Amino acid sequence: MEKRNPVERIEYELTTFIRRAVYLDNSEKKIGNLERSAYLLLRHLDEFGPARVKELAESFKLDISTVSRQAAALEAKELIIRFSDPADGRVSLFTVTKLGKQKLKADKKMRLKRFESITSEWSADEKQLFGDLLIRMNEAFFD
Amino acid sequence: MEKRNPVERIEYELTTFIRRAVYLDNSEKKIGNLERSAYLLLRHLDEFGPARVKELAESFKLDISTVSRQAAALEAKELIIRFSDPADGRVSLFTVTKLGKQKLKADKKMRLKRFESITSEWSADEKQLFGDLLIRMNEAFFD
DNA sequence: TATATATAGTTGTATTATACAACTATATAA
DNA sequence: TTATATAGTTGTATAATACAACTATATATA
Repeated sequence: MEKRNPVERIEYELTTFIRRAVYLDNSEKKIGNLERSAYLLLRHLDEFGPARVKELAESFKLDISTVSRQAAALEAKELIIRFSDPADGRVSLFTVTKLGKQKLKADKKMRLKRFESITSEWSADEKQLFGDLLIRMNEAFFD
Repeated sequence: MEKRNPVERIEYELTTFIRRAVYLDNSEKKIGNLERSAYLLLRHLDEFGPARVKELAESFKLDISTVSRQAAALEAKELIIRFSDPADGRVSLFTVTKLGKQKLKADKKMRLKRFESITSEWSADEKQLFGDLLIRMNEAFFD
């Protein structure tokens, strides 16, 4: 690995990261109690406010049928609630319930704790720069 | 997003990255021609030399039955070949074929090109540091 | 040496996440 | 008023995966 050029290393490490992160999300060692899909969905609603299925699907790059089922599952667990868009009868809007907020908060806390521990030896500058670069990478990667 | 602390941003961006990278890998816009699993398997054999199913499974954090099928599929496509371990008749070892090396090389090239383009505006230092931090993160994340 | 146990890998089966297609309900355009 | 477009749901197929049962081989033990 030492001989790689920087971009090769980035590619290598990110590919490895994805494989293992997906594993971790499905293993008993996963962070928190929510499925990754549930976590992302709740987080989106919590951050951006009520959203419809289509909007969520676009954000996650999933088919709306998939998100429709994910949302239905969260609704059944009473983590989100559905209400009709007064301006358009076809649209279902979802919002996070009190319970959903609790669960999200708890999971986020655990995830942050893990990331705090991972980066505990990093300098403030390193953390800052890493975050910046991730944002840039995400923007450039998906357009 | 601007209000987040650095670690929160790292958690946020990495979570987002995984979701979208998984999508990209399955979409028609994916990089290269190999499945992600095939790419990783070929890459491992190419880097570390002949390996058995168990070793690959441990490296990828997959069940050996899963890797056994992945390897069988690559064998059928003649990208890898199987040979018996002379020292242990139970063990199948795999190695990359000439064709496999070609395909791997072609895919790696495309992936690197993409990552080159993503990081084209980054300074050499930034690339270097990003790679270093990813390595550190991967090590700390999965032990 | 003969038998019991452990290991490597394969194959059968169930589950889950996903996409696509068919469908329903509603909205908009002609 | 009818045709078309859109939002979402539900049916169905596929693919990736884990776990369990099994086969073949190796190692340990009586």
